[in-house]
Amino acid sequence: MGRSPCCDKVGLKKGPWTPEEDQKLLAYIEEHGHGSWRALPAKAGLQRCGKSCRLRWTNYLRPDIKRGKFSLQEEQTIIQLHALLGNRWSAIATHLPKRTDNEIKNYWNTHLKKRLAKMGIDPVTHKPKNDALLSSDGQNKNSANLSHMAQWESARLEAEARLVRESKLRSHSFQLGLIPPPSASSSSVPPPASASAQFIVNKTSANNWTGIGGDLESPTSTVTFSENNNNNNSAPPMMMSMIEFVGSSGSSDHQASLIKEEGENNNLQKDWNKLGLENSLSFTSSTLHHHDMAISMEAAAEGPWNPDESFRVNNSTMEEGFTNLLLNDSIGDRPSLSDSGKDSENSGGGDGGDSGSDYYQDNKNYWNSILNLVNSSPSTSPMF
DNA sequence: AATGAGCACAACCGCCCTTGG
DNA sequence: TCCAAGGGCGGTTGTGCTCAT
Repeated sequence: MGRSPCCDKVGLKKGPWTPEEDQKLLAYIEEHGHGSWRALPAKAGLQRCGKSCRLRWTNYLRPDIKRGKFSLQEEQTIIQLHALLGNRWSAIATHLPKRTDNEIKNYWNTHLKKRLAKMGIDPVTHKPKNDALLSSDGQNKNSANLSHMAQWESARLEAEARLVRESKLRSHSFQLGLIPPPSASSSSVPPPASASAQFIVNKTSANNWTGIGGDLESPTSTVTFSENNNNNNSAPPMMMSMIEFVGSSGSSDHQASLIKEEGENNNLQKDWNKLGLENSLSFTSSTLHHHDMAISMEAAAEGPWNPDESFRVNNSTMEEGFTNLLLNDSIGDRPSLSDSGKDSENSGGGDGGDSGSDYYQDNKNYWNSILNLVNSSPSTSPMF
């Protein structure tokens, strides 16, 4: 479309940043904030284009960036979120505190993608590569359900990512003294986060939010423990790690009021409106219904989904599924190639007698673990 | 020791979306 | 409503390092 370049490239330096340049950029931003990126290089005395400065800052110099090896938990998160979101690195990054989208993308491309491929799992679809052979009507139906789930979660994550961005902006404005800090009375208002809309926010969690300027990590997707679960009343928190969703599909009023109650965050509602979720309740409802189906795997026996009933996901499935095969592979240095065949078989690629149901089961576990992850993810917002 | 392949990661490029005039 | 600027995002490239030969 012939957009003019973000800056005049003549005379501007490219390539690796020197420590001196880093220092200049850091010092300038610490003192003035970044303001307009385009104007920044001149003000900071850098022979760089504004975009380059922005990238250097966001991907490397920002103080809240964690560098170094990815933990197993982080690997798991990336794999699972990638299965759900695809190459939407920024959305994935919102669930990995202190990691940048660029870092995650690089790590995926250089490590995880290869590992998946090595194990005979298509890194794009996250299914065994011989999956095509397994297709049957039932499985296609299930795939459709999973696709709906993914769409819904994807939309939710988009909203969440946007809110994270907003909170970043707000935080930054505060740090520059542009907006007053939250008052003591309002500090119990949680940061804008989809958790407010999607989950019953644990009041304690909400109140524990330290606010901008305190602990910069803000919980967004807050897990609450089911109090009326008959079987788990006496279970310790870890054992009763059930994620409780709000049955928001019953009415838009329900959702709207929930948003008001939990955070009075009109922006959040706007986001949902923008995403067309509030006004497409049939979509939401049916998708949640599928969601529930996929989790309970009672695909054929469902009645009308009860909007009053929160549905719950058991976290134990986190231990299962393809992802853990991958992770185990990485932990134990198991011979992945030879095992991959086995794993693939066990995961549904095999030609055993009930491979179809195995596949079904593993698929269920896999997606359940993904959904668990997404819904229970701390999703801290890297402020700034 | 030299060298080439493979790997890891920082940085760049170009497209797209948002925003404000 | 249109348009341009700013910024975000995902894909790709460049560069330096490690290791095997």
